[in-house]
Amino acid sequence: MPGTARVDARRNHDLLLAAAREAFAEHGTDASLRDIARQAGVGIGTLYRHFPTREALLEALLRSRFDALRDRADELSQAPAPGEALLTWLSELAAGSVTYRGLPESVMTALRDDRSQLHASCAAMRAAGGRLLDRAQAAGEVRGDVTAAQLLALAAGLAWAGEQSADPVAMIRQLLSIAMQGLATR
Amino acid sequence: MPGTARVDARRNHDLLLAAAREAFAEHGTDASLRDIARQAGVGIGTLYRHFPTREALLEALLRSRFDALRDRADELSQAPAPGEALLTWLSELAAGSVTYRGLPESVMTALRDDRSQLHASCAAMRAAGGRLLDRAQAAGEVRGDVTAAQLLALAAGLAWAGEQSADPVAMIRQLLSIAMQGLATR
DNA sequence: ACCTGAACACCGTTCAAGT
DNA sequence: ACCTGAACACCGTTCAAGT
Repeated sequence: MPGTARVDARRNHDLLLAAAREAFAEHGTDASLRDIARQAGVGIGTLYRHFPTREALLEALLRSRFDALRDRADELSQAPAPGEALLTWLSELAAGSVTYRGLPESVMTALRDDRSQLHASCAAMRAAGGRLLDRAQAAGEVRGDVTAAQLLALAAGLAWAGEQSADPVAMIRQLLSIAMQGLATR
Repeated sequence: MPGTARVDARRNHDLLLAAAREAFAEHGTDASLRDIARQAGVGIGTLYRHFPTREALLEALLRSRFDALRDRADELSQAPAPGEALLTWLSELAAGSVTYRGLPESVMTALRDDRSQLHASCAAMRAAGGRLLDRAQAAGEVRGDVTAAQLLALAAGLAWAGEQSADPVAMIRQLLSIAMQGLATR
């Protein structure tokens, strides 16, 4: 809503987003909302007025990235090798999950709850991943008994395991390698 | 410490364990400690006197199960088919993770922090799993580039993904099937 | 229309006072 | 030796009062 509201409201909105980005990066997606309001120099009530839930805050920060991942999946559906395209997409999905600790859990929760402000963009992302999966299955490169929901759960699980590890990037890379071999048709 | 302390202390110890078991089962491993003390009919200070940390409480509830999983791994190292033995063990490991929501995270945290009261039994379990893994790798049935730490992270990640899902048992079964194929030598 | 912060109902954790 | 609960420093969330 740029330009539509009072200038002070718009300013607070932006200050809150900047503070939230920093807090989520430092403390994960369950960072203190009070802290975020404090960092933004704004009353706690103002935070709730702009962002009624934690998910609304996450949505504002992440919607563009999730949308980009959806577009990326659609773009990769044109790629020559469907199996490799799926691997590429999964890698990008898992890589993005490391920005905020707890993000895989937020995504899985949002997918389960269609009232979550994060639901729409996550579901659109899952659907796009599903089309990529369908194509790889149709080409006979990926096991036929895997659903889009399972694919997302798998990616989230590996990303979560990365979070728990000393070297998240290395762990995710290795687990992804195992998962991809597991998804392939024998 | 049965028989060693005052009878009232021993009684409180047992009441606390029973309350904790129920609370963890209902609300996950991050259930309210105050609630547990309340349910046990005991002051919050008494809970802290018997169990100085949440991990101490988990350890008391889970040590025997983790020890059993360690023994099970050693037993399975005698099985004829090393690859299948590993699959069996991983299944049992993952199945046990569903008792308390949050348990995979508690295990991964305990493995990372050697001051955790849960560390010893988890590390012993991981080591036993590692021996099972070594044998499967030596038999040429499992990829050589996988470590025991990665194996545990993988199992925990799949169990976590199960927790996030509508039907945890079905999800874990499917993800485990993918993971096992991914671990196999081509 | 928007902002503020006190208020409420919770936490985890410690520790002085009791038996 | 053990138990208790008030006390402290935090939460998330709501809402009456202000501008």
